[in-house]
Amino acid sequence: MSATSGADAGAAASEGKVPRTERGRRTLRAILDAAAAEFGEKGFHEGSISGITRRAGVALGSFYTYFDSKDAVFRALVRDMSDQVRDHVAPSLRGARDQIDAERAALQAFIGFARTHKEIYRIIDEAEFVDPASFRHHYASTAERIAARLRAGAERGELRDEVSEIHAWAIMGMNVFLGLRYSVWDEESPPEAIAEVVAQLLARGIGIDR
Amino acid sequence: MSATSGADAGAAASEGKVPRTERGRRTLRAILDAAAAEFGEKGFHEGSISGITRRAGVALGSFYTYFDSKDAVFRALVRDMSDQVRDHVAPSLRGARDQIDAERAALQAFIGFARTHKEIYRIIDEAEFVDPASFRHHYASTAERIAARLRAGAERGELRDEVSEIHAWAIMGMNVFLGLRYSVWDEESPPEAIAEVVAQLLARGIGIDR
Amino acid sequence: MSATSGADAGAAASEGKVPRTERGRRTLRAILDAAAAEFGEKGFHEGSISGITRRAGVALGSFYTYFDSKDAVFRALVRDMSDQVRDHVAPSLRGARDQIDAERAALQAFIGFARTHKEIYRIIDEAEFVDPASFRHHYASTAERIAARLRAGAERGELRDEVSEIHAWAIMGMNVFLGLRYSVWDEESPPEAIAEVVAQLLARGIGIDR
Amino acid sequence: MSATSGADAGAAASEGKVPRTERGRRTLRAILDAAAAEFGEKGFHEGSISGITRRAGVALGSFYTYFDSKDAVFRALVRDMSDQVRDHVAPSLRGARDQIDAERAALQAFIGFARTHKEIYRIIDEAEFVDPASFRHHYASTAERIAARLRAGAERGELRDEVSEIHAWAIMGMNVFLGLRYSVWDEESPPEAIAEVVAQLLARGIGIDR
DNA sequence: CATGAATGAGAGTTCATTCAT
DNA sequence: TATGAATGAACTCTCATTCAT
Repeated sequence: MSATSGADAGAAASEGKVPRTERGRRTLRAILDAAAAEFGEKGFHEGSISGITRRAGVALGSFYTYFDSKDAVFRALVRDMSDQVRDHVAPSLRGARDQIDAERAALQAFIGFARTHKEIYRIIDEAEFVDPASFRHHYASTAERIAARLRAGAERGELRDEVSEIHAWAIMGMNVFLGLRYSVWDEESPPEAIAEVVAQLLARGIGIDR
Repeated sequence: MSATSGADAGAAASEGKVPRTERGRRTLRAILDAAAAEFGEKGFHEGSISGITRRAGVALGSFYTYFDSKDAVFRALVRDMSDQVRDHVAPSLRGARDQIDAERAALQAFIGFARTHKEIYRIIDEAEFVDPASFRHHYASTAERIAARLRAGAERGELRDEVSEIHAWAIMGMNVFLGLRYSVWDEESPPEAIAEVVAQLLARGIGIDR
Repeated sequence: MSATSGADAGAAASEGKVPRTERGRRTLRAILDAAAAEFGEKGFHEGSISGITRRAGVALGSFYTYFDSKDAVFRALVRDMSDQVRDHVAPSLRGARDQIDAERAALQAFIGFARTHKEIYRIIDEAEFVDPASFRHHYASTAERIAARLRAGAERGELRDEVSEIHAWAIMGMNVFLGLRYSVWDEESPPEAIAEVVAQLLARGIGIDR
Repeated sequence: MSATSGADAGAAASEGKVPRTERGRRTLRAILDAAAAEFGEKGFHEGSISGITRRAGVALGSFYTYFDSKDAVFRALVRDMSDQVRDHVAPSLRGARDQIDAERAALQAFIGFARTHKEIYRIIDEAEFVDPASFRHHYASTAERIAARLRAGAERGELRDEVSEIHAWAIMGMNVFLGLRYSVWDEESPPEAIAEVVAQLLARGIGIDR
């Protein structure tokens, strides 16, 4: 997996030192990808710097050329994963017919993303202990994006006026747990079917029939 | 917190060695309570055996009279917390008028529980890494209990026939995240209000109007 | 195995405290036998007091009613084993036709003893580290007994006059290693055959033909 | 003592990780020598890693750069000592006039070796408990070398045809115990005198007069 | 910039011994 | 005399971080 999509490379590196040469950029990239694999597989505490450098094929000491500490690389990773989810879900919202359809598309996109990035659960969850600020930021900003969508939907008359932050957190909770159950635990059901069930629930629950 | 409520004391102790004297039982209890505090505060990896025994007011070595390892006491704790939530929520279901009301009562009870047991999030979440079997069991059995309730509601004609495991996981996800947001992060809103919002959502979403 | 043959019970107990009641004597005996099994199986350092008391079927604390320390029980055991070998070999010397025959009989008896008391090697050998005095005493006194026999044989004109302490140690060395090879490692060859080979060697080597 | 004589350095290092730099090789050497001293003086169980690193003048953690465990360094040491004896005795066999003389030379060389390497007894003996495979290998291979020499002597008509594995073990036993008595316990008698006594015994016992 | 050896604080765990009952 | 819980020193091993080359 390439842990750093263009825009994020800067964010991740900002944790450490910015490489000046092309060779340096390649090494940084290798270390970040290796860190995603290491922490995704073993978790933060069981994962080790030497495990990361071994995967990356560089010397132990080279790690500290790019990151100040084990915490620093983990923080970079958490923000990177968080941004990736956001960026992967965003496009799916564009083509939605209405707000309910947008939520359906968002859940479907998220489940798809989780199926190819199962490590996201371990990494975000462990952030609760290692980097509480990023953990909080991830969920707070995700909920805020959902809430903004709900408000917009209400203004357009597609959703009931009462929609609130509570609904946003409820929807986020559903999405996260359905992703855990139907992406990480097993992939038996198609994402479309799951998203459709939730869309029905929301359509009746907070939608306005026109 | 008393980590060992009646029925669970056996389960917890079964991890370690069963004390033969009253004095031994008091010490085991003290160690379990101290472990809940230590791990709730610092997490599994940052928490230490010596931190536990210091809180419990016993010697370091005494820990090993009751548990074989740091993992063992954590496992005992996870099962204990899991059982506690279940046992705390169960009674609230009894007085419910219908299935929607039952879910409302369950969420309200859960939020109340989480407010006095904030450590439950850290402990259950960290189980994903330390004791995956218990982590899985906790959520699988919780979802199964919800699913059973939904099926019963459908049979009584209170809920739509289409209710499924997906709905159960969606509801569990809502509850967990609303508990995180409105119990652990802050307690500004009354549990009743939150539970009411969700009840409305469910009533329209999967309820049958009579 | 009964580690304490009549006469030795006193010697062993002298390490600890002499029991006053019949019940006490039974407990002491049980602890000594359990210690022989424990140390024979696991060695001194890997063996534990709790292992001994578990085998003996008594409480941990009871051990200290009879012995002051782990070292003390081991010392008692080493002397006990040493005495047992001596006492088991002694009678075999009585019926010997001459001194060469006596050595043959001694080796044969020793190999027989070692086959039923394989733990003797582990216990005596480990005494080198745990109780050097007993270790030294065991071999010094064994060698001295052999040397005395050789001198007597020489005086009776059955052995060459030059027999010395060196011969005694050489014979002891042969016996010990043949016991290791043909009792502990495997028991394929009959003790008589091995003893006969050595007897031949000695007959020619230090015997006087008459 | 230099624990790693040319050919053995590889064998010893194969237990741990092979150093890539000259500095690393020096440190490994220092640790091995320190381990020989520590274990020779205190035995395996009483000896400690920190004792080894203190003697070697390196940090505690550096030990684990070269060996995986306390057991591993001990195993390396046992094989190293075993090889050293073999390599020290071998040259003395070359100049022997006949097979009896070869055994005399071997014993003399061994006693000489033991006087400058008294720790060999403690290390080999303790291997019985810590590294049984190496213990067995040491004595089995030593006995086999002696047996091969005896067979060769018999074929050359210098020894009786009946020489066998039993004789080999008998000779090894003599050598080991004479080394213990006249090298480790005290050095009063010259090695030549002791070896001569045994040579006489063997000459009459298994030699053929020409 | 890269390398890999060196460091040492800190953790979990063991168990002989003591002690209260 | 018997019991078993309590004690705490001591040990092995880990690994993030530093540093010399």
